[in-house]
Amino acid sequence: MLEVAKRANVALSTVSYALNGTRPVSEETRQRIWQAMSELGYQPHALARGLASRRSHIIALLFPALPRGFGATELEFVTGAAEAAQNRGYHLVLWPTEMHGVTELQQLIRQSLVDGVLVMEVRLSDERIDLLQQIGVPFSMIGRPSIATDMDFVDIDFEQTTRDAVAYLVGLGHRQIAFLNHAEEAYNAGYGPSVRTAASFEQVITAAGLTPISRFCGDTALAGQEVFEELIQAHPDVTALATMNERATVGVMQAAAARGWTIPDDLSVVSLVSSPRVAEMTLPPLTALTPPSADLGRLGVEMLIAQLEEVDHQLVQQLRPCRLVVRGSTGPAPDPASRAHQGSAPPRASSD
Amino acid sequence: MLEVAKRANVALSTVSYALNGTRPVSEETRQRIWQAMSELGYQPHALARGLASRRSHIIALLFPALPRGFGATELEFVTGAAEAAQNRGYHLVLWPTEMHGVTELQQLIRQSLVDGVLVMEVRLSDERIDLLQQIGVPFSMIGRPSIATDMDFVDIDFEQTTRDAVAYLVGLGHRQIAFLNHAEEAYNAGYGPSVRTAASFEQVITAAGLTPISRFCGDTALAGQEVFEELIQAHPDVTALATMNERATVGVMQAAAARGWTIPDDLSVVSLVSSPRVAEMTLPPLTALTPPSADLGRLGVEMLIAQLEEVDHQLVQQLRPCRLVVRGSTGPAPDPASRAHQGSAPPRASSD
DNA sequence: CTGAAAGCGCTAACAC
DNA sequence: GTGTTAGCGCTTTCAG
Repeated sequence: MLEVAKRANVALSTVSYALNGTRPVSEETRQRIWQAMSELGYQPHALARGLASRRSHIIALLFPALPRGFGATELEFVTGAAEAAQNRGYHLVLWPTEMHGVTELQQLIRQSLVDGVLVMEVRLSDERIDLLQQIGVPFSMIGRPSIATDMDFVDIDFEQTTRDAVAYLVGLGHRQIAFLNHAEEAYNAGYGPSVRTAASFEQVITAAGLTPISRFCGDTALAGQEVFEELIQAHPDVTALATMNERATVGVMQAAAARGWTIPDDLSVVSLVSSPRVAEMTLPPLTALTPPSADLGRLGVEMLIAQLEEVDHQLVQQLRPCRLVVRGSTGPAPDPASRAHQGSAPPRASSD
Repeated sequence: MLEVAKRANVALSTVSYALNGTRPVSEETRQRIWQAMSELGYQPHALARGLASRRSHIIALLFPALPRGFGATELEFVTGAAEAAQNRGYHLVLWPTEMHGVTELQQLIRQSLVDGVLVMEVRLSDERIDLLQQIGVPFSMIGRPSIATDMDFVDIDFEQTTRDAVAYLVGLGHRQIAFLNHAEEAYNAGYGPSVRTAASFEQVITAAGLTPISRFCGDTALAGQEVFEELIQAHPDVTALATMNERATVGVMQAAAARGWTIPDDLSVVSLVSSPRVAEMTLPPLTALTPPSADLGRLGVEMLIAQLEEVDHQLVQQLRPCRLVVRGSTGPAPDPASRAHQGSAPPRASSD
């Protein structure tokens, strides 16, 4: 840095000021400094800068090791966040932590490596959030706890998403619509998407004058098959399914095929909060409500940086809708009575 | 840190030595220091430590924004790497860079934030690798360029994987086996998996006394349909397909169904380098060669850290095999003559 | 607007 | 084994 200063005929401190705009520097001087910098291939030393300024320009992305594992949606949060950080001149570190490993998180924070934390997969009641608040580390969230006053977050608008899905199915003439959730454990653990969607479904369906039918289901094809069979036995007149469980959805499709049912002729399926990547893998491809995942990641980072940099930062709380993408898994409601029964009718070719 | 030293009745430096084991410290002293540290909730300041020691304990994961986008496999590299780094006391930063944005990479490196770099999605000829070598930054790779002498890497053993897939299909009686690659652009860009698998396929099939049939195909279902139709017209006796293109594979399955073919009765499909997550989404689920993705990520990080920490580090070059997981998409070779022709036969229910 | 100098919190000589 | 101290490369007062 001294070299740069010499070459530009200015004081060391002037280079510093020019670099981080802490104090006005004449345009001409700035030019000379810039020039000297690029001639020398100079880049400020990130650690030294961070140590002296007490701002590392590093933020952490906190993601728990999920029992369900990560899907395409979560991946896009990460890439979106990484790109946003990059664009804003920040580095993004990945902190994979146990959901309940709060001491671990505390230790990481105490290292003062990061200026702030972006939390993913937030539970309705989340120890990590409590800790962050208590320590006073700047943070923002993708998702939100049940009480989120005075916290920055972006989240999917599950209510709107559910409403859109149901409205779409009702528009196709469906009246008996069932909801297939994640496993009950996830729900009980306060997994936001699961809880919020379930509640919205109940409410939206009731408001439409229909009867809500819901099932929990493990995140496997096998569980999907079993739950679907049980569901159809209990409610034979169901003609449409809204699912929030992609892996189980595959099982549903298998079970439907095994009964000789064709999707979408005999059963419509709409997948909530599904990325195209997944929705396009099935046969027929799934009509889905696609979350703006990369946007959420990007927004999460931008909220956090705003909080770090803006003097008086306003609270940012955003709910983003999913986009309905109609593919081959939905169609007009069939007459349930005319529908083939298990093994009794030959399957028809998919109309996809 | 001074506080810790006082509380443990030792000198400041002793605490430092105890902390990073640079010099022997008596067991008893170490205990006292540890105690004082936890009583005070002390954690060494990462930036200061890095500045003084010239080792940040931060490594970067370099991943390009892919045209194909990221899949489950790539995601697992990332989580595997993040966990490994965490376990070894390192932080992992994400550097999403343009494939050819070498200056960008250079600037990032000049910041001296990271001790080393882990490169993903390495091309056969890769500017990033050239740069890293030239600058002299420690690095390791998941994947490898065509010339990789004296560079650390882990990669999938594509040759073995192809051999296993072909051997499995031949064992089922298939003799006309086609290979469905990624798009020709990816191949021409030197995308390792695409090039290596294609070469291996040719070689393995020829060695088995069979005739290689290969097709490039865009990464979409539609492209899959089209290429499959063309393929079957040109080679009506093909009974098995080895695919390296999951999205196109879905198109193949659609096209097969549209012709009235059943998988696996009329056509076997084996998906190369596919994660279970994806393979289980289709109907029937795909028999696949599953890469040890998380292991690769982990290994990549461990190789890099070994390089950073070991005094005389030995070159590590590992090829890891994929694991064959048989699912519903493969079966004994049919008699092609008996196979239904387009639209002429009723579909049978999947035997899955 | 500029220049000198005191740290940021730690590591790693060096002398004991 | 322990204690003293000079930096690591930058930011940011402070006096000009």
